[in-house]
Amino acid sequence: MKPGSLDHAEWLRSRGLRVTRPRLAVLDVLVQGGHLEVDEIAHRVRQHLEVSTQAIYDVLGALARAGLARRIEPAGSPARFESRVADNHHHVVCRGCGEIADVDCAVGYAPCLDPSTTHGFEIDEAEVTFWGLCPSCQALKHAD
Amino acid sequence: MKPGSLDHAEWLRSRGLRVTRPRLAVLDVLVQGGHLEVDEIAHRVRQHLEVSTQAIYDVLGALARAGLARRIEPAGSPARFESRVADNHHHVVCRGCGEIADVDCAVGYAPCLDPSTTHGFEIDEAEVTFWGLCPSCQALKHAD
DNA sequence: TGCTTTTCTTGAATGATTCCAGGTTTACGT
DNA sequence: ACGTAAACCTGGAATCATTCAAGAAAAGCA
Repeated sequence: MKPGSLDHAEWLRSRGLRVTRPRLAVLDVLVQGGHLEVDEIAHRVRQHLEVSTQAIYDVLGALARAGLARRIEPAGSPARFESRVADNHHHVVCRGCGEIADVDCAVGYAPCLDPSTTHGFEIDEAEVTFWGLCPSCQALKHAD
Repeated sequence: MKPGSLDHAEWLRSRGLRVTRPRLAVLDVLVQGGHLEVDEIAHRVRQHLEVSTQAIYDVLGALARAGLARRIEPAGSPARFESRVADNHHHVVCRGCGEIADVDCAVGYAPCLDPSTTHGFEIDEAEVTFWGLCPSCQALKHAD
C-alpha cells in the first residue's frame, strides 16, 4: 500500500469527500512538498496512475474547496498548489525564475495582520507575498 | 487641452518615456482612480482616442516599468492597474465580486514587513492582499 | 527638415483553464 | 449485494487575457 494512503483517506472522509484513487494520488504528490503547477502534479500522479487532465483539475478544485490544499497564484504564474494548509504561512516569489519558498508567519493564525481601514469589508485572510531574487538568480544577475 | 495633460507629459519625460497621445490618455484614465482591468482602461481611453488593444498593453507595461502605474493581479482576476504608486499601500479584495479597495500601509515604505526566514532570497517588496467580503456581498450573503 | 528609434497598428498565436456531452465506473449508505 | 449519486473518462471545443510578428507612423534629436 502506498505511503500515507490511510491518512489521506481519512483526511478526505473527514471533509466529506469520497475517497478515490485520483484524489489519493494527488494528495500523495502534494504532501511531498513544493508549490506545484497543475502540469507538474499531473505528471507526477501519472507515474502511478492514469488520470485525465480534467480529473486533475477537478480533484485540485475539490481539495482546495475542502481546505486540504491551498491554491496560490502569484502574478504572472499559472496556479500552483501546496498541501501545507494547517498554518497561516506566506510565500517568497523569485522575480527571476518564479521559484516559490515558504515563509513562516510570525503570528500563526489568519488574518495575521489588521488593515488600518477596512472600507466595511469583512476580512478573513491576509495574504502576504514577498518578491525578490532567489540565490541562483542573484548569481546570474551579478554574472552579467 | 485635456485636464492634466501637461503634468502627465512631464511625468512621462521625467521617467525617460516619450510623450504620446495613447500614454497621456491612459494616464488620464488611471489618475481618475480605481483598480481597472485592461478592458475597462481601453474602453475609457477610446472615448477620447482610437487606440489598439496592443498599444494599451504596451503603454500599461511601460508605465508600470517606469513606476508611473502599478500592476496588481489578485488570484482569479485579470491584471488591474492603478496610478497610486507613491505610497506603499495594500489591497482588500472581495471574494464575492472581485471589488478592490485600498488599504493604507501602517509602515509606509517597502518592504513594510520582514519575513522571518528568507531562504537566501533578496527581498524588495512585501505585497499584502486582504481577502473578505465587501459590504454589498455581505448583504447578499445574509439575504440567502 | 531629415534620421533613427520608439511606439503603434493589424492580425494571428499562445496557453492555462473551463465547459460540454454522453457514457462508464466507482464509492458508499442501506 | 444493490442502488444511487458522485466522480471520472474521452476528446473536443471554447474562452479569455496576454503576447508575438512585421510593417507603418510618430517622437525627438541633430
